[in-house]
Amino acid sequence: MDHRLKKEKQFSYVYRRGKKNHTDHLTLFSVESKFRNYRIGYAISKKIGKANKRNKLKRRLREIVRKSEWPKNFHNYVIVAKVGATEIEYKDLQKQVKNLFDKANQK
RNA sequence: UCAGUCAAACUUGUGGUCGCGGUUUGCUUGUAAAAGCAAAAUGAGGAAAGUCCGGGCAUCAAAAGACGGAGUGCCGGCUAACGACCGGUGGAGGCGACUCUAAGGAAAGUGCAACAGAAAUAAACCGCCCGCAAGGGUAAGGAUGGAAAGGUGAGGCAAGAGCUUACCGGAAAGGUGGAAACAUCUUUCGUCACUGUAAACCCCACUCGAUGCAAGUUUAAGCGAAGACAAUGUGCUGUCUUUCACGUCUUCCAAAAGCAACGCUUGAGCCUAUUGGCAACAUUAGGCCUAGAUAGAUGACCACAUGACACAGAACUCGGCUUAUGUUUGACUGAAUUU
RNA sequence: GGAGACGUAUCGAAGUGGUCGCAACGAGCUUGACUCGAAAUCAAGUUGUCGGUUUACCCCGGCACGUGGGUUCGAAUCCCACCGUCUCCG
Repeated sequence: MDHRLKKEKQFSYVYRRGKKNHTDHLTLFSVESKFRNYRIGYAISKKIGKANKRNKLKRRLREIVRKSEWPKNFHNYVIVAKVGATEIEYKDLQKQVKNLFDKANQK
């Protein structure tokens, strides 16, 4: 099952309709999906860093989501990185992601 | 020991747990295309970057020439090619190791040289000298400037001046060395005036068709419709000509927008040795196959090695350049101290 | 991935070798006039920073046209290398 969000149309739909949640270094957009599946896209702009740093951040986020044990609703998500997200520790990042999903799933 | 110059190498490794990309093999499902599971080996760089040069490759039907435009610019070599590289020459810098150098032509022509200064490529303001004066001689000294008709000393003169002479510089001719750039020597020239700028136009020599893998090909399906110009037409996209080829272009509709494939990785490839060459590089022999993604594959955790900590991520591909950056090693130079 | 363009006061923008950019011109800002008050209009002024001088202002000088080199007597302008911003493509 493919959990990736790929098309630019899908991203802009989530930005437009999604609910926002923030932490210090991340923003999560979430919106209900019509499929019985969840999909996540990662948006990391050029402001964040050079290509290798952006790549690494994306991998870490993907790893965190893969290993996570909290329940995921059938939503479409977009995780947007803020400036400074490449500098923080893996465990710190993990906490922030968990926090975001907890908030999003409560509502 | 301190300060410095040049060159070279490496860019974690091994084992374990979970996870990702393509490849191969096996099994399962499926009419097929393909999908799923398992195993194995394998999976970013020295700069992958900037895109500053040069090739391969692809398309423009094929080919040749002229003009325009762009680039290069001491000499020779190397190369697929280059503005790169190697060796040498001249010049500049450094005590030195060594480094830097867009380094053809200003006597083919044109342009420009503000301000200052008497005068800017042309000479006479102040001055000096002759002369009663008119006028004439002169360019030593003055001031300006980036630049003022070789420089310094001596002689000479009415005062001066290559006017004469010594040295330095310059030009021409010839000899010698060198493959050449050039070096060096000899002789002659004082009629030895002709500044700078070509990273101003330009001249000379050499090179270059244009567009870039988002090139382009296939799946692919329409002898669709309308219009324009039609052999005086169209054709490699700066312009033109010749050969040559052929109908060409625009709009609309249908289909398609890649969550399809090919291009896409075996290549001027890498490693080791040999031979030629001062070297760049080339020859020969043997061995090796080493990423091909498409929202874009390498991450997380643990152990050991003192311990993994800089810059940084392939996107058709190769040769350079430039910029960013960690560690280590070698050779050499200068200074100080000790033996 | 590839191909291009542009960086000059607070902002837009001219200048494309020569008396320091009196930084043109426009907008903005400040002050004054007009008005009961404001807007509009009219007039005047207005780059930054460092140093000197000064209680302070005035005044004087240096550096700045994205940054750093080079060519030239002289560079915002010509050449080279970097930095930043923006646009285009099947």
